[in-house]
Amino acid sequence: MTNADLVAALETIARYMELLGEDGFRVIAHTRAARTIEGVNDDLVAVGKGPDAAKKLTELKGIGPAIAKKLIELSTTGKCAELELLQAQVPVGLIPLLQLQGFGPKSVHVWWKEAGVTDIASLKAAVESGKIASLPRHSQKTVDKLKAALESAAQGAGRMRLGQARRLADRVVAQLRSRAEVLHAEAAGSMRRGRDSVGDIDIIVSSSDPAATSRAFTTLPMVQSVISAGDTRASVKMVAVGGSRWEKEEAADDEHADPSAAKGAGGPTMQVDLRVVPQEHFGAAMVYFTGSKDHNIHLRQRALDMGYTVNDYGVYVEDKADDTPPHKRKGAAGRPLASKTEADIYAFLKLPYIPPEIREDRGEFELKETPRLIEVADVKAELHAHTTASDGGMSILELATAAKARGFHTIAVTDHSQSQFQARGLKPDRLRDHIAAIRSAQEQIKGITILAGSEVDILPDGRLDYDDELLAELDVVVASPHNNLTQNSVDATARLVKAASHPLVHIIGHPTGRLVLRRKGLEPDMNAVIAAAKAHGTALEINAHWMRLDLRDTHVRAAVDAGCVIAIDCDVHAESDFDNLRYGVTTARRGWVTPDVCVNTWPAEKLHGWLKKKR
DNA sequence: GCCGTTTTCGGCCCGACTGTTTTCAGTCG
Repeated sequence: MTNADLVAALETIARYMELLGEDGFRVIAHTRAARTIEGVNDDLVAVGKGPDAAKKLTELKGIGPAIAKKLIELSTTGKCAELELLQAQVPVGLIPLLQLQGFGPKSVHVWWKEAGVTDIASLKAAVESGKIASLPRHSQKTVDKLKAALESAAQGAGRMRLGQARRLADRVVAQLRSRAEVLHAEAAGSMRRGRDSVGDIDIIVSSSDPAATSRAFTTLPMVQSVISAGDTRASVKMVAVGGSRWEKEEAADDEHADPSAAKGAGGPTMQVDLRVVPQEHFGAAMVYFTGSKDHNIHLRQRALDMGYTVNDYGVYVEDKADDTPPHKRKGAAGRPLASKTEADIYAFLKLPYIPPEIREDRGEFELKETPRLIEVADVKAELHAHTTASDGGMSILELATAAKARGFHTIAVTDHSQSQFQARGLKPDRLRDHIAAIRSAQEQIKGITILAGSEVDILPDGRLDYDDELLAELDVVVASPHNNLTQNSVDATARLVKAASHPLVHIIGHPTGRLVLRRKGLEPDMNAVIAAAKAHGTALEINAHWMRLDLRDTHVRAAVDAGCVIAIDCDVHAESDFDNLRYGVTTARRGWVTPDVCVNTWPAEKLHGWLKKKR
């Protein structure tokens, strides 16, 4: 039983209640409590078993006495009577039906009660037999929509990783901006916030000819199918662009891969939504479609407390007597008090400008000024890179030249250690030769420092893959877990704490080994790992590859709050991997990282001094 | 089911779009 299990239990309760048609506010309450738990790093199962559990749990936002009781029951017994009662009433096969595009709990409820549908198979049968078409409010058009939704679900259209979504969004935005009538075009949504995976892409545009822009959008070459299309909004499915080493590997081994993708059509499909707004409302729309649900609710509530109301057109005076949407009111009442830029909106509500990445309702409303979060341009060193000596594609000199071209003052060569035989990990004598080769490369290039390092495996019991004598010869040691990534939480914690406490280790690389949407990785007590890292001056890495983004955002935030130092590294294998820095920085920003706590931003002297302290 | 410098009861973010309707329910973001 972990926090994730508590989240799953609350989500399941909420879904069952929806299907039964229970009070929507109870559904929302359970869902919000689940969101809260997702953002917590403390082990709530341990809290639930411990003293004063109810009191401690109800201190969390959105958790009251009733949900606290369920959490305690789950923590202590692993079961929840209410959940079991719900399970007895509702067929479990109905839950996946809630994911069908364009259909929700009310529809599923009708299918279940009126047509005997209990899962995907019986739904398909009911569609084929005409049973669905005979239900009230189910015309042929609705049935066609349902068939399309079933088709799409079968193809596994789901979430997409940040790096894949970003590339697609950049292309869409560039094509829209190239049109004469388009004044502004930006991607918003969870992708702009930098979530590690996204369920769709939102594009906000202001245009002098909305209808033409919307038409152009729905006929872009990447469009696979059009879901809906109007003058002010349109939704399509697009095919992602492929190409990286991870994607090729994925296409080969993913049994759920879309067959059309395997034929070279590109990557997975993704829903892309377009909104066209008048230019004077662009900022309001960006705020509205960027903030998380919780951020937007908080913002709205704050406005209401001040006597205003916020929608996607701007901030307006709240008028309870008039139920016309404020932007449609006549005269001065219909004019927004702030709407043009995002900064205008926040300033009007007496808030500093809040960077997109932290619009999650995790404390940003208490900020007195805009924090100076880390930016890509602050990064001046790469401390995790591979060469042809192990599994990289560049020589030492090629790597150093590429890093220098990026404006870096330092590049660390950190090839794999001996246990990584499949990645041509270096045996001790090969590593000693490699160190000599790095020293000699340094003599051939000026303007950048080449550090001799290693990405040393953290073995399952926490020991390292080289002995201390050899590690001491290296300028920088990145210690990373690569195998036994399914070991239990207690062992994982001991493993990482031991590595972070090692006097010769500078950085813990991709600490959990998770792969976004693919592998959970280790699930250690992260607070214990952070405490060990802090105590021994060891940096925790944010691996910038969009497949990893490990540490993840919530762990970064906990590490920063605890006073830990952070490294952001591209884990370079090919020159293009340097371009992934933006994703690492975005993840850092989500964790409220300022430049001073990130070792990669430090001037050469300070960085080299920090490394030498461990020698 | 949660929550409170206008509330311990009565609210809970809100508008657009779609399809099925003849005034609105459901879904989405």
